[in-house]
Amino acid sequence: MDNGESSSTNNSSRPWESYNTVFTNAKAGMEGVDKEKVQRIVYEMSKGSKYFQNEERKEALMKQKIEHMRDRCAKLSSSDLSNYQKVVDKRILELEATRDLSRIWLHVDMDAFYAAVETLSDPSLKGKPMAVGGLSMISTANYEARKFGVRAAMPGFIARKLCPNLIFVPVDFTKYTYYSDLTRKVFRSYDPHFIAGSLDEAYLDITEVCQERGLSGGEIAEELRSSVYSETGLTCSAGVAANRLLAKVCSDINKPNGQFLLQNDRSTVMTFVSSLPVRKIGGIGKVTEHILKDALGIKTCEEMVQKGSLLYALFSQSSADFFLSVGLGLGGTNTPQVRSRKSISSERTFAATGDERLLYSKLAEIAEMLSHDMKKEGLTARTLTLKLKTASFEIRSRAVSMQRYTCSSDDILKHATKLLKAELPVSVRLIGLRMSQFVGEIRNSDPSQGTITKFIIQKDSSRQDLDDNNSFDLEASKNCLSNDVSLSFGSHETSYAHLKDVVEYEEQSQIDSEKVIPNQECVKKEERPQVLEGDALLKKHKECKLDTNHSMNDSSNAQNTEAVSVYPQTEPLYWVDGYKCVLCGIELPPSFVEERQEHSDFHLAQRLQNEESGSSSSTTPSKRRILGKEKVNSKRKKQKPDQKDSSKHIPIHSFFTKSNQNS
DNA sequence: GGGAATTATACGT
DNA sequence: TTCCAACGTATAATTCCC
Repeated sequence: MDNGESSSTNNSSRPWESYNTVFTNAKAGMEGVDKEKVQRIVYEMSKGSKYFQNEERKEALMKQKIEHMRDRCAKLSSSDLSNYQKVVDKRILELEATRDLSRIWLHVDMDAFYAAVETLSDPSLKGKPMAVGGLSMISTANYEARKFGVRAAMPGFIARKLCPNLIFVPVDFTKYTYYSDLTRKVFRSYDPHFIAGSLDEAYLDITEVCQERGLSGGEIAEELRSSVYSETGLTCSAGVAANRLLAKVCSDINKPNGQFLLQNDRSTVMTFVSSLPVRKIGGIGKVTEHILKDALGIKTCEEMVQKGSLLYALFSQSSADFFLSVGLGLGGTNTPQVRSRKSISSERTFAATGDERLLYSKLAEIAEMLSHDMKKEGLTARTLTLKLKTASFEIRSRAVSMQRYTCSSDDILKHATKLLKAELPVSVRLIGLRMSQFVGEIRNSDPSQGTITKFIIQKDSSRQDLDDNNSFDLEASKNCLSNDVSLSFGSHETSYAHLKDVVEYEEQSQIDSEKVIPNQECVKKEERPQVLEGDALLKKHKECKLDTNHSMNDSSNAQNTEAVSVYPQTEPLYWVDGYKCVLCGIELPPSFVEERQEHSDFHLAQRLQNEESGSSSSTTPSKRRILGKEKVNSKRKKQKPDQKDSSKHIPIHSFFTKSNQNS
């Protein structure tokens, strides 16, 4: 990978300079770190690894995106720009009208939370460089360790290289949850409706406390921090500002054990924002930062307003809206309603393997874990997504929507197995399963597609009684900005007792989307979440068969297909205890006749193949693999292979979408 | 043309 | 010696069906 102009000098003699690792970002506690040394060591440790190669691939894609955006930028005529400028001017007025400087928000962020908790329970760790996590990944590092360049999300083996005396402490969430609860008790006394961002951070609307007690935001912050300390023995940092977005930025300024207050005054806010690097904003990460800087020359928030016309010309409306509002120092000021969760997932990393038996048994484990979690939360869902991280770190996801809502591990595994089967042979290091589209969930129509004139930020809606629900982990970034008025449709309201009936019913009924089921009268059509029918089903069925054969028999000839179909339709002797495959351990209840048949066919074909040619299936990539990166999509993209305008819209964690739908 | 489904990607803790 | 997590949310592009 070369790095264009960002480090055009000396690329060959100092290659690490172009290795843009996230570990060298300016973060709290990283001042005084020999960044070049860190960068060099991280580079040396990573160089040539599969992980590194994947990073290079991703970086190349990003460059391409930036180039494309530059091209588009160059093609904009001055009349285009002046038109977009009109849009910007209008939007600035609209946004400005929503500015609310009447609230005082406080963002609390615990200092090196996990590490601090561990030190609390083992004081001998005090003063020594320590990291919570293992050799593969670190969750948090204490400030002593950060001096060496060690930080969260860094693999442990690199951290140890940077800091040979680093002490590793395994993660213990029970402990962190306990201390998190203690902090939340304190938070609640200042704002009963506080928003928990994660275990270690929260947003509090302290407007009322300030008024009632005649104290300034800064004074309340001092008091809260010392209260947190006396209750837990842990230090935290705080930011006080007119909205959540700014408060979050502020809490980072005097970390650790410090605070920063930004006056609720428009010109103060504008001055603050004017020199603020865009990367400081929650929701703007490495990629967005690069795109903004290298394609548009935007480094500070102020420049987002100055170059607003470019943003509206090149980005989606929701992204441009977000950028512009950031440039104006706007952010969420109301307390959004609690959002119900959208998905639930489980994933595990392991030593990369192509061994199908192993993969299927991993899959079964994960399906079981996921099902367990869903039952614990009383959730049923109908869309299953399989996630694979291949040995080369490429992430793939494959999804199916079932006909019915379920949380049973059998259902999950059954569909997951099919999804996985279609990907074989493949060597993977991670398998994940996610269930989404919960029962009772209202699907979002995309509010960002609305016209520009629709865009008016909702003034604060009356605050809801959130009770303890606010401990539901809302993603921090969303809390920064959105004046969220989205409907909360409590999937949690459904009790498990009620769901159990549904599940049991489902277990007996046909949920297999590949099956042509003549008898669906039991459910009225409009009550059924979209079902594949007729030709679509057949087609899908065929496709799957095709894929199956492919993955099994790539290296051999067509007669394998014969072998599969010739196999007798009776159950072979593969099932132990009536449900467990003796060969791979996969669990399929007797009622899953067709799945069992397929599964048996699979093993048979495998055996035939092995007898014929030794074990070669995993060495011969399937059709999909051969086609390379674009191939997977080729099914969809085949019509317009050159329509690669994907760089037009970069995803921004929109803080707006929900807030602007009604105006 | 709209909505749903599928896939990929970004971001945060 | 070791060789980069787990989980959740969101946006967007594309394709397909109605």
